[in-house]
Amino acid sequence: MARYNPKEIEPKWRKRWDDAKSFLTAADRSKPKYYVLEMFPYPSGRIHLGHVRNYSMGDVIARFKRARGFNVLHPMGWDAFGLPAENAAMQTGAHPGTWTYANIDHMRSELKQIGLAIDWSREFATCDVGYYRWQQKLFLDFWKAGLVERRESYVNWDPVDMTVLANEQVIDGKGWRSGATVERKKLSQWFLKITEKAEDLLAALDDGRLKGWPDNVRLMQRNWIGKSKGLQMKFHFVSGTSAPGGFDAVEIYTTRPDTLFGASFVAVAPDHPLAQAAAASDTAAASFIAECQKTGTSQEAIDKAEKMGFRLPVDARHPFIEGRTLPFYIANFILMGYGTGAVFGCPAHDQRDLDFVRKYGLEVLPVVLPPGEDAGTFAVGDTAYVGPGVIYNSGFLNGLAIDDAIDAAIAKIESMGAGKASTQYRLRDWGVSRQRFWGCPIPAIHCDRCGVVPVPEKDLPVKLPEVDASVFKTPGNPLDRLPAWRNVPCPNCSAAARRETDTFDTFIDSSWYFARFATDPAAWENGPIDKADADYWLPVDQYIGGVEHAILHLLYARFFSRAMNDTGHLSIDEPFANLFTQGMVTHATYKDSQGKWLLPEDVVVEGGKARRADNNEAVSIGPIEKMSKSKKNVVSPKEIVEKYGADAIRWFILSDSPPERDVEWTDAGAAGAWKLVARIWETVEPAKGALGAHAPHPPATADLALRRATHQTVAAITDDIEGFRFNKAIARIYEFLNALKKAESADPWSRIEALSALIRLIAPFTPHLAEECWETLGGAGLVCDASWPEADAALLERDAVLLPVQVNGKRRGEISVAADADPKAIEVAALADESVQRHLEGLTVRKVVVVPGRIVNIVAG
RNA sequence: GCGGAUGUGGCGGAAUUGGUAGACGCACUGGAUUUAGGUUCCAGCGGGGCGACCCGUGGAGGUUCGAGUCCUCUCAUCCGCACCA
Repeated sequence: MARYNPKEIEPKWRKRWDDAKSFLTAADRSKPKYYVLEMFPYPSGRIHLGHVRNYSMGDVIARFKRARGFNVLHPMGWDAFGLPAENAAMQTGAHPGTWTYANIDHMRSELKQIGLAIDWSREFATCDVGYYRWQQKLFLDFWKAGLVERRESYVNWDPVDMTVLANEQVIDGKGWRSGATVERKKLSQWFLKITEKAEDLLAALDDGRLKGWPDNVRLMQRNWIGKSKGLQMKFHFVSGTSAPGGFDAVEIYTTRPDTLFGASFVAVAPDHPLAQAAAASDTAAASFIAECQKTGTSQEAIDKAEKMGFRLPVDARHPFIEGRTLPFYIANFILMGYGTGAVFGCPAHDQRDLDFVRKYGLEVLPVVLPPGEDAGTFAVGDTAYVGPGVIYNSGFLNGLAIDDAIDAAIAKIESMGAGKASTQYRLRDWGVSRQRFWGCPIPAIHCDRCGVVPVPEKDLPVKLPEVDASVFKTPGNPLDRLPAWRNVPCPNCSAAARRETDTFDTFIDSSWYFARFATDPAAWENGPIDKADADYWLPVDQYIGGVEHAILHLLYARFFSRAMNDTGHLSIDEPFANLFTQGMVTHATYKDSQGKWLLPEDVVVEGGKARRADNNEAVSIGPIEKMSKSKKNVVSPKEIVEKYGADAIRWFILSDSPPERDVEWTDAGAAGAWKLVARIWETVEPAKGALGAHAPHPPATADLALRRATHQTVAAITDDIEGFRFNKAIARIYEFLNALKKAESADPWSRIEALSALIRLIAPFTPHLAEECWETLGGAGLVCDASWPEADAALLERDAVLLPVQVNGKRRGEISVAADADPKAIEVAALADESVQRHLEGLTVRKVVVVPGRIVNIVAG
């Protein structure tokens, strides 16, 4: 028998698929459609195993759905704008575009080696002018529809490099290149008004529109949107004290008006107009605010910063308690972007307020009494009490539960005319301006006379200029320094004007690519999306990607769909009907005696010990972590394909862990997958040509046990693939192979039926092997065009079952009964079992629980 | 800080969703075959005990005839946080 050689066989089948145009999307709209999409990759340079896992899963689904008679769309493209290309330009002097397209070419060839059933005719990169020109058009349409706004917002500013930094470029509050302390700086920027869609984005999470999404992702989105009902109200300042800027009151927002009687202070954000007014006349206040600006712009940095406040010489009047006054602060943990940028602090029931108050020595008055606590002795230490309870120390609110007290407090404030109920969202508008070169230019022009003017549609696209790579040596955005590109006449008045030099956040690029894929490439010149095509293909039936995108990318894409619907480009609101979030690929880490990270390929592991491959020096094995360049625990898919073949890598990456969980890559596992490939080949090969002469109906001598195994396997694997349980589907293939081995003496008809099913069952996982087996067995055409095997329901039923029998919950025996035996008969059989009787000696049977088809439990004492 | 997840043999995991814990694979042990093998095949493989049996799903309680699965508390690890993609 010829040894199975993937090096020759795999490229042969990939060429056959290409020649037969097997995976071009069919124009045939009579079949039900199925759109399967994996999150497209960033062209970083090489395919990694995370990609292989992601695209293998999508490919299993795509091939499975094809076999089940669907018209499948399974495209691929490149999320190609972004910071790494500019970093590469700075380091190597190559133009970001040169670097990006070279990476794409390399990665495309690597991806093709995996044998994916992808329609490559629809491939594009987001940095193609042919793509981003239509993104500019979409933006102009959104602008017309009132979904675009310009306003001021903060960026991370490196004062030495004089450049804006991404959060990723801020390390421990310092710029990654200069090492200078990063500051917050206000810039005028472009925003998309995602908050206008907050209510619908939230509602769709629960009204069944996203029932195909995992619960945890829906929950994360719900928390991110963060709808809260509360009270917006004014705290008036004590007359006689002079508030900065002549303010006589400050408007605060709270979700806990039930704790108003426990208020200890009132505070505003450093960017609040009142704080700004104070800074204008008070240098100490100004320097405090400047100090606050040194915190980074990330949420984590702001939350973790030490609570600090600046006392202004003003007091606020308590709304309910005559004569009580509250000190007034500027505080660094109040966010201008949420609510009104001002709060009252109730330290007993809010941890941030408590931390603040402990620092400045203010009063802590509990007003919510936890169940079981005594009003006279309950006190709050270093942990605020945020649980349920009864309101006390609170005048007219005393005795109410929290929810009732919230309603009562709001009603009272409203009747006093001091405020009103108000709903707030944590979600902020989407800032889309980036001060970078390698992104989609924002189609706007700044004119001194006309203000900000949209680029007329006839002048699209606004192309990125051709530049010499040397411009990237200077920090900052090169677009600012290219007068020939930047200086243009105003489209309105023809006066000298300037192009917008900010480019779009790359999240915009990935917010509509799924709709572009749905458009036939023949229509790509006509507009961003062909409506008829989109109406047929969208929504995406199955979207697959990493859970790290659970919030931002998915939320932005959901917003974009709504905006495209508003502007007539799409008919849908929700782009992704079903979502699957896959786990990461991990690997052990290795360090040499000097503490340097080592690549797995440079390490030999034997008997749990590791040594260097070159000089046998001992190597320490570190924890298993997500594959990353910094820890060098990366394995190149290319080398594994060369060693074991694409089918083996696909098989192993899907076999070892549930798809939503992390999977650890091990060479032993890959080698095991390779053995499986060879084993299937050796199982099928002896039956060469047999399928051609296979009779349509089973003979009288057919082996019932083997036929049952075949049909049960078909039913189970079909179910497992539908439910994304690829690891279980693969385990069942192994079980089936074991059953086939045991049934070596079964009649030829039943064996050929089994082999024919086996080949079609493995085809989504190991497509090259399946084709080779299919051809050898004498199957008609390509197996990628063959239909999925059907399970015969009559062969799925069992006639007798083994039932475990428990005495007092412990397994003591086993009985064999007919599958349809009645509970009485089962009870009699169970009590008659010899081992059961031994354990019942000296006991009285009190109760017998019979679960038909499951178990019998005898309760005795 | 806020939000989300995960803990079962030496390892990855399975358990018909409250019903025989450890399917299947990897690793390991013993045996057989082979010119050699990092080949293939057979057997074994949670811990303890000669054995009948006993213990066992991160930890502590609870509900139930019955708990890996449900409830309460707790510990550990991982991921995301709006300018990384």
